[in-house]
Amino acid sequence: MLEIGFFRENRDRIIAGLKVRNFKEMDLVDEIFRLDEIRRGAQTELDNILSDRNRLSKEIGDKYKAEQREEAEAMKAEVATLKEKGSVLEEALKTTTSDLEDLLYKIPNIPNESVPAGTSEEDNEVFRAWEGTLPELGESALPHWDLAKKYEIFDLELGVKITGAGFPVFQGKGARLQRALINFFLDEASRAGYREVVPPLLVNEDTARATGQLPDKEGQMYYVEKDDLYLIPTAEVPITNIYRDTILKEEDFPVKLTGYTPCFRREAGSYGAHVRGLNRVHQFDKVEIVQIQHPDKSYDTLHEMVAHVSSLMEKLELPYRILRLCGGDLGFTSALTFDFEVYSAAQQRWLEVSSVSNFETFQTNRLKLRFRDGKNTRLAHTLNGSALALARIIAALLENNQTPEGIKIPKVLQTYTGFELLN
RNA sequence: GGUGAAGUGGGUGAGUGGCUGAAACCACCGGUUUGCUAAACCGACGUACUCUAAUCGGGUACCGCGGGUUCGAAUCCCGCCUUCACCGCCA
Repeated sequence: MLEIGFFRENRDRIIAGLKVRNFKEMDLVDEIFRLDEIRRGAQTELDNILSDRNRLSKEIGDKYKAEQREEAEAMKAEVATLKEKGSVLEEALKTTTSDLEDLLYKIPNIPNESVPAGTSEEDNEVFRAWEGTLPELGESALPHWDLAKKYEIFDLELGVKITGAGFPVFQGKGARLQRALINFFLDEASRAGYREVVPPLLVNEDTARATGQLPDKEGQMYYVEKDDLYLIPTAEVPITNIYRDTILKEEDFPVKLTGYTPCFRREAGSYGAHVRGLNRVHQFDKVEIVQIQHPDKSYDTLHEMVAHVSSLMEKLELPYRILRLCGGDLGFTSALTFDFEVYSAAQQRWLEVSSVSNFETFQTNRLKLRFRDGKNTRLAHTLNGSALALARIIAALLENNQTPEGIKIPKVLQTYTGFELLN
């Protein structure tokens, strides 16, 4: 959620930014200005009434002490009138405030200047292309779902039996590969200075709201009605919320956190050939990196995080490219996002495996995550990125590294897997 | 799940109807003293909204959360949440 103060001072920038996003409901912006004005008027008026009431109450106390009962009684009537007026105003103020907030919730983050305009993923900019040649496997190459059957790596039908579609069961060396990747990613993050956390996998409504999953991504999350809790779609949610309602000191920056969690996504309505195998599943594992940073440094940090994810791809010896998302494809809460795509050689497709974003103050406004800047408090910036998401990385590893003898395991993973060939 | 106790500022903790946005102590910050450190002393020390040209100054709200009583609530009443202790169940 953008700050209302930001609206007051940056009207033109907001309108320009929303155009880059191809945002349709521009009239909401004017409505926000209108309600803001009404709200402030009501606030001032109410404060004045309350001030009068407080003053009178004090005087009534004094009158009683001075044994001037009658005068005190007369003043009580005055207070009663004020109270009546006050409660009407208070009601109006509450309504206006929540209407205003509802509107603010509907406005996405303003894109960074470097974000290209565009309406869909077609318009994303290739920020860094793959410089080598893409692997060509020839006719006999198998997509990862066939390789999975051949080597008993994971089983989707078994997942259907236990749960339903989109819940793969990893087995044997496949399970081991999964664990190897998680450990490798966590170790790399630790080496890069991230503090490891193991967060809860279910979160409450306040938490989901603060990082922006609610209200706009309601349908994306699994919801446990009995306890009013949501299964996390990403570790970003619980990890960033560790710092909800916090005031940091400048020397606390940067806060660097990492965590491994399973992620649960309903992915309602997305079925078809392009979601076969591990391309899109309801439960997958991911190591997330999160940073909380000073506003002046957050874009340097974003590039540092992009470099970290790049190094992971390189160590895994996977062909990848980096996209700068266009306005139309940018997530609701993000100001700038770089997507990482791995080339999956048998499918001959690019698969998204990481998304690295700067949210600027969009999350911290809801999180009330601030830092001390001289006498004032200011909102910090939050950033996060997948480092990395597992299911699709496994898909790419299987496809790209297939040989007649089995799947070659990248060198860097071998100490984690304990084997060099998955067969 | 049951029973009991408790939730006050960064921390400890006082405060049972007005003089309490909140004592005192500790921590933090600024200063005096000092060869340096320490000690001692002095001062400042919550957040949000709002008025204002203003990070000067004023107003309002906040003592777990939400309601209520009252001219007036941290203080009284009701509901909820959380924590702790004991019991039950359990990886």
